[in-house]
Amino acid sequence: MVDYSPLFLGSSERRADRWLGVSVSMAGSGGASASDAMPRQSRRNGISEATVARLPVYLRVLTGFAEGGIATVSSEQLAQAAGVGPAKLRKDLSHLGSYGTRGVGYDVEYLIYQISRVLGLTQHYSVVIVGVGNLGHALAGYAGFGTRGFRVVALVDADASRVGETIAGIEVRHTDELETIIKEHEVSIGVIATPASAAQDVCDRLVGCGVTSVLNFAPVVLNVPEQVDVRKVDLSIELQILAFHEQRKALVAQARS
Amino acid sequence: MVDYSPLFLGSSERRADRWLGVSVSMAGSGGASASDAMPRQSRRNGISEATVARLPVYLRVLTGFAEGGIATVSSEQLAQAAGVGPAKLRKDLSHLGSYGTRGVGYDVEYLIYQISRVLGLTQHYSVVIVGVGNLGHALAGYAGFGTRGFRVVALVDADASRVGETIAGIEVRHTDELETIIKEHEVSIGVIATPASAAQDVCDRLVGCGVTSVLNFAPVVLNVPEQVDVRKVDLSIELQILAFHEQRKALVAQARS
DNA sequence: ACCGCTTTGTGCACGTGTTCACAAAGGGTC
DNA sequence: GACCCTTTGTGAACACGTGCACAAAGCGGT
Repeated sequence: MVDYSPLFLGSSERRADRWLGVSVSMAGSGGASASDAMPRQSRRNGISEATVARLPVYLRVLTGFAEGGIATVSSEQLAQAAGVGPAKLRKDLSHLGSYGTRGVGYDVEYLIYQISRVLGLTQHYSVVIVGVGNLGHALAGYAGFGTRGFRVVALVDADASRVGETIAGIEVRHTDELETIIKEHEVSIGVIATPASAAQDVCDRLVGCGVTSVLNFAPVVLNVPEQVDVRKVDLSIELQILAFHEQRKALVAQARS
Repeated sequence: MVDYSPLFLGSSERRADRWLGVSVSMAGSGGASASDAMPRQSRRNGISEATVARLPVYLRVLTGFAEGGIATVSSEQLAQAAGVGPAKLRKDLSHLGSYGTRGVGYDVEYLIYQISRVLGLTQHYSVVIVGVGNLGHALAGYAGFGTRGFRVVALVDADASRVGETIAGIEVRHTDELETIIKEHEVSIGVIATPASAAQDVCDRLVGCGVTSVLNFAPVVLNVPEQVDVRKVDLSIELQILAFHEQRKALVAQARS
């Protein structure tokens, strides 16, 4: 039910001349792959994982500014709004080129365009969601999918009684059709919202069909080949991390008394 | 599921010896004293954030092993199952004490207990979920809440038409009652599953009532005082990170041809 | 009691990410 | 154009997390 209204720029492609091919290359990402990434950083000018993780935040904040009619921001303002330090922000942005005017700041629309480019949001990605439980339901209705180049082409579930149902305008199809759907729509991103017991199996099938990016909501460590990126979203892990800090704060408070 | 009660599960008597004989190994950080009551250990917790983020994973894997009747694991096995390197795992575990037997490995039950204790899961946490949309619905039904010391004491929504409804055995109450509920149940963790526009406001109210840990699902950067911990789960950020890597892989493939 | 095998715990080196501080660069003004 | 003011971009120091390699420690067999 998260209402997200992120309107994808639509800014013109002017000044595209300043876009030089950024040769991106990085070692494996923070997925839960069995083999931890190691040595090779074949070409330099790779944008670090930490930076990539922050770019979407900057993008969102910038979008808000653009909607508010703000044309220019300084690193100070942008950093403040994004919740990071100004120096870090400038260094992050510097990794994707020298877009910005000294003494002035950054042009909002232009920066939106550049970040979108670097993140690959100027392209289109087909997404399939596997598992139509409460969570799958919520994900299907999530506005974030519809925007910025992501399109949910299918919902898939193993429960035959759910097949045919329509959720958020998308028809539910049976798991057996997974392979067909992926090939048909050239799905590149798979979202796993199944019970833990089914996750690895589903993941294997996705990977077997050529899906190279997986977003995993199931509480398991997925085993995938090297070239596949897995990102996991795990509620109970987040809770446990909060619990740790909660305890730490309680102990400190206790010690003070 | 996991019984992390501070009781001895005595399959072997030697464990009790070690339990009491826990030696202080880390510089300055006295591991817990023999009593599990966690006394005045005002000593700084030398556990790094990165390690804390991995402990829940280890805990989950260990739980699986315990259910499978496995009594002992080596760092090799555990690391494999958790998707990390063996050295990293050993270093992580070493930060919470020297629990493990050279030449043998770690006692599964005992390690479960220790990790649970360090994470603060031996205590009880009351949780309130704000926002009963699709996502709030899914969260309420999420089994991860029910286990390991987390209890959802209330669902809250601004929409009066939803009030009174019962979801996953929990009654939905109106946002106006938020302050009452928090005080009444001593809520320490707040989950924000509202639209982005309401998130900061809800957060302020939570913090105002003394909540010091927030799990935020709304796509906004929350502004909170120093002592409050916020963790955010953001679907569209995850997608955009995947998009980046997807593009990277496409570029590499293209360059190869 | 000794020996050899296995596995932990950790010092050290390395790579990555963050912060600081400042020179270079642009715009505005006269 | 010369001057001043603002803000970027970045080198260099620093902090932190990771991986390697090995000595210390336990166990079982003889």
